[in-house]
Amino acid sequence: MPSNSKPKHPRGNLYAADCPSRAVLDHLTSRWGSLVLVVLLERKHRFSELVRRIGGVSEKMLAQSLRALEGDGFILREVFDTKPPMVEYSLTALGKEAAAHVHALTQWVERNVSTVLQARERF
Amino acid sequence: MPSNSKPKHPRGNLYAADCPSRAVLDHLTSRWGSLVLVVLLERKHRFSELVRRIGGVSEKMLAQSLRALEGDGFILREVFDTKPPMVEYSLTALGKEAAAHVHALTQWVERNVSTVLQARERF
DNA sequence: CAGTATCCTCAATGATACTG
DNA sequence: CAGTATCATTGAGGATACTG
Repeated sequence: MPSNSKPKHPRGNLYAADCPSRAVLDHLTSRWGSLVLVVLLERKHRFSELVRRIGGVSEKMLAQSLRALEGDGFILREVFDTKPPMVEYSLTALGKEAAAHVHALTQWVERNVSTVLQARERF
Repeated sequence: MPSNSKPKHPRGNLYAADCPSRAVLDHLTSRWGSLVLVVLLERKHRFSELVRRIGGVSEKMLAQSLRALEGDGFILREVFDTKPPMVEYSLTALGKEAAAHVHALTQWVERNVSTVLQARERF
């Protein structure tokens, strides 16, 4: 029986303008989203911890990035009914996989930034 | 002699708001830049080939993305004085390293997009 | 072919103030 | 603490026309 049936888990195609994989990649590589993923790869963090660790991020943008990543199933949001209130953000299994790739890229950038700056001077 | 000298190639710090590594990461993960890198990992391409392969990109944004990546030393731009004119874009050694990480991420996204879409429905 | 120049629009981002 | 609401800004991005 040759496979003329459709695959159960169709692969995305980032070259297609209308493929939803575009939005997923955008969330993972967004300005603040990528940094959030890398920080959470280390350990779970509270909202205010994330604000302090990620230099320059506003609460608004952080909350927005967190919700996008939570919606995609990359991040777990746990609310504790204490006072003052506490919310902890951590990576799901899916999020850890994605974050590992993002982390590899961010590490590479941090190691090679001076090489890039030298290239810019010659440009 | 303990190292009280400064490192020759200081490491970037993406958590610092003013670190230039932020801009480098932005170029590599930008909407069109990331797709350009992955396409060029396959082989060198002409400008019009890139336009056709990357669905939805405008000439303006493609040119802008290419210049940013060229400026960072990731892409080599070769102009051939023929008629009609021909310009070929390829990855530098540095660009191949960066693109490999981006490619790993894009591949992961394409393979897992359906899982993400299911997570979104539950959200 | 491989772009650049110009105009235009809107969504992303930031600043500030406020709330449960 | 962990956000939301509102307003203001601006830069990304698209459409169109034009050029070497």
